[in-house]
Amino acid sequence: MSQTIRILIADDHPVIREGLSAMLSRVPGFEVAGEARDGKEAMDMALRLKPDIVLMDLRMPGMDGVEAMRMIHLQCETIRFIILTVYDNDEYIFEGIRAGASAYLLKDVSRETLIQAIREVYSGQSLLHPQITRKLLDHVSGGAGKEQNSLLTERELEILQMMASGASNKEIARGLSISSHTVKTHVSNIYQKLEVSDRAEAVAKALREGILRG
Amino acid sequence: MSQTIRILIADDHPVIREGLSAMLSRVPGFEVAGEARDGKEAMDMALRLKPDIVLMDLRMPGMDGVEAMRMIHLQCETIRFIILTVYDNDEYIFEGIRAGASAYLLKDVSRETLIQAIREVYSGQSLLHPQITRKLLDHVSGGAGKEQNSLLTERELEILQMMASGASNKEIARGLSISSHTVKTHVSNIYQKLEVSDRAEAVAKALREGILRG
DNA sequence: CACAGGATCAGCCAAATGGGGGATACCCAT
DNA sequence: ATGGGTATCCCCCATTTGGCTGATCCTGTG
Repeated sequence: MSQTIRILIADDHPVIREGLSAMLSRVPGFEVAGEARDGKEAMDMALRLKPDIVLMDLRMPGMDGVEAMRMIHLQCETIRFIILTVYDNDEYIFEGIRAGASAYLLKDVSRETLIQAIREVYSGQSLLHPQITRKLLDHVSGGAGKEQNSLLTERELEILQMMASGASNKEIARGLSISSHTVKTHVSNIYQKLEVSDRAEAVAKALREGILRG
Repeated sequence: MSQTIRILIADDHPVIREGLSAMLSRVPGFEVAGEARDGKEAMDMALRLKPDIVLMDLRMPGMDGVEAMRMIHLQCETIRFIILTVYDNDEYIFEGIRAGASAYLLKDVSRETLIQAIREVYSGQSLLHPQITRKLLDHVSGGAGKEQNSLLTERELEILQMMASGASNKEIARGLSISSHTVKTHVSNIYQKLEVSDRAEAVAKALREGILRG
């Protein structure tokens, strides 16, 4: 119990990274084993340094947090993950949890909560941010009879992004060298998955939920 | 020169706030005078504690950073502001600079840069994040012959917001008790001001630039 | 192998959109 | 008071969109 908890911080924002580092390294019993700036670096460092806990941001350049967690988890099952991010959309949450995160915290948690969370995860527990817990419950109960939580496909994302740039179906078709019928099909599927009914709302939802890069 | 620089941190994210605090308070010659969670608190604390520098996040619940800076600046001209944010859109930049910020940094700056920036602002200099500097130059040169930076009107914002919720022109008209012809006119004006040509792109641009609350 | 899911294509049709005109009324500032 | 900006209203019309139904091909997985 009185063993030192070794922590790896993975976040692409230097300020947050170093801030966390400064904050956590002052906590008795905590040791910051390293700081990674992206998913790739997080993976390399995790496997090399074997920290007890990885504090992982989800959205990072190159390999993202979820991908990094999957890779690390494949090669080392003892490392536990705490997702610490500003994104609270469903896609990320379920992906993160499926990828093996032990905790999902939003960046509005207090210092105390974070420290407590690290201790709990270290001792084998799991925990979710209150907001996240509710989303999970909502999803489990409401999502039983329904479907989705399934991401948009690559193609759909591609098309959604072009929609956000003001492209018409015809323009998208030309751009992707497919027929505009196909584009319409994809667009309709996007609407279904996002539960919206026109492109403006689709783009708005995608941007707000972080599905599309802001 | 060897005087202590007193800093007030204003950011709505506890982790960032306390991370910055932990980080900066370890720097010799720096002292964290306080931490504010929103614009209102920042204003109160700034006027009470009279820090040398306020590290200010822009997007905060309630009173935002720009508003807070304006209020503080009105009552105390000696306090200098460093905007430290993740938003790099034009609206924010110019608003922030107009409100009297001495520096505009994005959260991907390194610890060293931030510390250096604080020192420079303390000694009376101003500085901008490299990305921001370019935006400014682009704007000054490109914006000479053109116009805009003038926001949308209240009415237009209202309508834009409804568009983002998937409302059709007819629905907007019903919602605002005006004719759909009028809505069309407003929508067209929005397109002109935002330099876009359909609602999806308008919504995307508005969200990305922070014109619409994300 | 069979089946699910993704990507592709097709036709039909009502509804909405966006651009082109132009118009009135109000308020505020020069 | 003349003008600019805002909000409101109107017509016309081509283009686009979105919903519906249905189909083929490929790939991965049980």
